[in-house]
Amino acid sequence: MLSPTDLAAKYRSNGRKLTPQRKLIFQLLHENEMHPTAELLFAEASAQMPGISLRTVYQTLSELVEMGELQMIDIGGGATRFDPNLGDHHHVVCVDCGQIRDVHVSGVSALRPSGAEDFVISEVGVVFQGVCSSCEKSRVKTVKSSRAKSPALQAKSSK
Amino acid sequence: MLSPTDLAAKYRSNGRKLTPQRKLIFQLLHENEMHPTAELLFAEASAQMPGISLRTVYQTLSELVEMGELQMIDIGGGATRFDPNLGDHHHVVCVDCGQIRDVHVSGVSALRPSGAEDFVISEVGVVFQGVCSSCEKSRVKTVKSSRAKSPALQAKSSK
DNA sequence: TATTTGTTCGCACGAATTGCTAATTAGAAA
DNA sequence: TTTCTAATTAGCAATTCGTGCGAACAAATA
Ligand SMILES: [Mn+2]
Ligand SMILES: [Mn+2]
Ligand SMILES: [Zn+2]
Ligand SMILES: [Zn+2]
Repeated sequence: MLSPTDLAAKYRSNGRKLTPQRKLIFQLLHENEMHPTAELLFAEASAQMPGISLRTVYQTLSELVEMGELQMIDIGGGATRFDPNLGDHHHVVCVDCGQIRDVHVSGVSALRPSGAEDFVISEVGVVFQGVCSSCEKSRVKTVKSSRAKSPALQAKSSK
Repeated sequence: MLSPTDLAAKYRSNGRKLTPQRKLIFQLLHENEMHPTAELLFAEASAQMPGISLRTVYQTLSELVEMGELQMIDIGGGATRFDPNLGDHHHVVCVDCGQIRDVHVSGVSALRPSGAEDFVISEVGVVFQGVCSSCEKSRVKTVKSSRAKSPALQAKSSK
């Protein structure tokens, strides 16, 4: 994670300014391991900076992605999730509660796709799908629902 | 791919009816290797069955997913793509034109995620990102655009 | 101080998908 | 074959997740 000084430098080198809003959002991103959505970050930011605009949150996130300081994660049909972890890692998703967790996987760079010989590959992502232990428990009683309804692994768990 | 009879049986066994709309959409899905979107399928279906509703296309696709006859692919921020190929395979995505192609990858089942010990994993997906040969060519001249603008790998290439 | 450049924020707009329901239809039963 | 009815379709409203735009602000520069 960039230090405040380095963050300022990064912004400057991109012809941009490090504003209070940007500083806050960057900080919130790095305090959060949950791969938050823009809305979630907006809620958190609003608590510390009443009046901040959702538009600004979206804007700031896009900029960070553009500057290579943030990763977008598009899994499932819900809102885009953001990941400040730029290191080499992958993800597990709970199909029940939508939680996304970082995982490390060795051997990924050795994977060779046959059928894409004419592509210049730049990145490889691995996504594991499953059920987290927490959801596994509360699944025992739900045996009767034969037609499971997990259409879009919502990120909005408690609401 | 299910035969017409088997498809009818599948629907029946799910307490559902095989309507002309469903039959057509299923057929179109299996004629298309491009991992089409709902809108694309709607356009194709409309050509053969004027008046068919986009709502019905969405509905039918959801049902097929629920019945396990269709896969949803959520890559990038655009529309959901659908994949009738239920076999063991993965995908390459061209970050430029958004095309998605099937690839086979060996060794995937051997991948072990560290950090997800409390998950019961049910599926593993690998996505390769890159540039297809076609896009690679038409990229030569576009050197001046330092700030590339590939925000959401559009599925709508020619329109 | 005056000017230029970059930022925030509210609001309208857009794309993708779902909710609702009246009218229609497939297909089992008679 | 006709009847009957649960299932289905179609269409339009509503939702969700963002983006485009421009006026008001703020910071840097001259
Ligand atoms: Mn991550
Ligand atoms: Mn496929
Ligand atoms: Zn869970
Ligand atoms: Zn391409």
